[in-house]
Amino acid sequence: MRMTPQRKVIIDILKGTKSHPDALWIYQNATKKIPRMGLGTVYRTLDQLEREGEIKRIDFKGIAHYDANIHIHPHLLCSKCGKIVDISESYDFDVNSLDLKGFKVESVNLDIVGVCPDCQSKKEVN
Amino acid sequence: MRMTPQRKVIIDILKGTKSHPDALWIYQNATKKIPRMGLGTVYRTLDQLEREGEIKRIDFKGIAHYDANIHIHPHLLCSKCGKIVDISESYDFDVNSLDLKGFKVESVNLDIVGVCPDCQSKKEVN
DNA sequence: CTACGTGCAAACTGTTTGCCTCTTG
DNA sequence: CAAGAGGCAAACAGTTTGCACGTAG
Repeated sequence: MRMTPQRKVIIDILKGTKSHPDALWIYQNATKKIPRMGLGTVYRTLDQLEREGEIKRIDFKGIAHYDANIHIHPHLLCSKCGKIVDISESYDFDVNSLDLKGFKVESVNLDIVGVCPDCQSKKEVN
Repeated sequence: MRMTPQRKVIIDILKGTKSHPDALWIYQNATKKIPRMGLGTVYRTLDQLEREGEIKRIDFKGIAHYDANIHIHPHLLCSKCGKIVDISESYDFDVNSLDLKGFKVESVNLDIVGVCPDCQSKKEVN
């Protein structure tokens, strides 16, 4: 696939953030650089990047989030606000010690779901 | 919440399968027992059960799947067909050895994404 | 000229919601 | 008769897609 300005902007945005943005957020930021860019382009590009293994997709609460950091690391997911935070330490877990039932492994995700500090303080809200 | 027939059927279906069904599949099976049951009821009930901690929700490829087995175990997810398979062995991973950044942990998911044997054989399809 | 990426808007799919009815205590 | 659970259909949100256009090789 060609490296178009749109594609470059999307990659730059993803590499430049530690939040794990969804398509809408990426779109809103991308249009600051390329105002006429379409949301469909964002989805198409993210899809391609994921299939090429350039980025990782994280499904949470029905929304797809994307992470340019494909090196294995756990995520903290807030069940209240949907926020996703990295745990930078990698973990060594030998997947091959498990019975993989013939699956050809592509990636391993360790997701820790809980309530983030922010949502813990604003109790009873939400 | 009251134990209504609808709720019972949904719980029974979930406890009686090892597939990790989505709402539609549950709905289709539930209506075999209660023909006039509505899809909204399925969603509402699954939502409540999840919030009560009775079942676990697995988001994959934009679809919510549910698992009545809430005891910690890894999942194999097929990136081609979306199938979810249990790995029955539990894993002991001490989450507290990680920097949890103030999150109050609710659950830990180890998801192994890959290609299942079925999809490996029918290559180039999909 | 050809191939392909894009903008745009319409279509789709999974999920949620409002409202009224029915049931239960 | 009050409170809550369900049926139904409309509404929603996120995502995908078809098509016409533009641009690079």
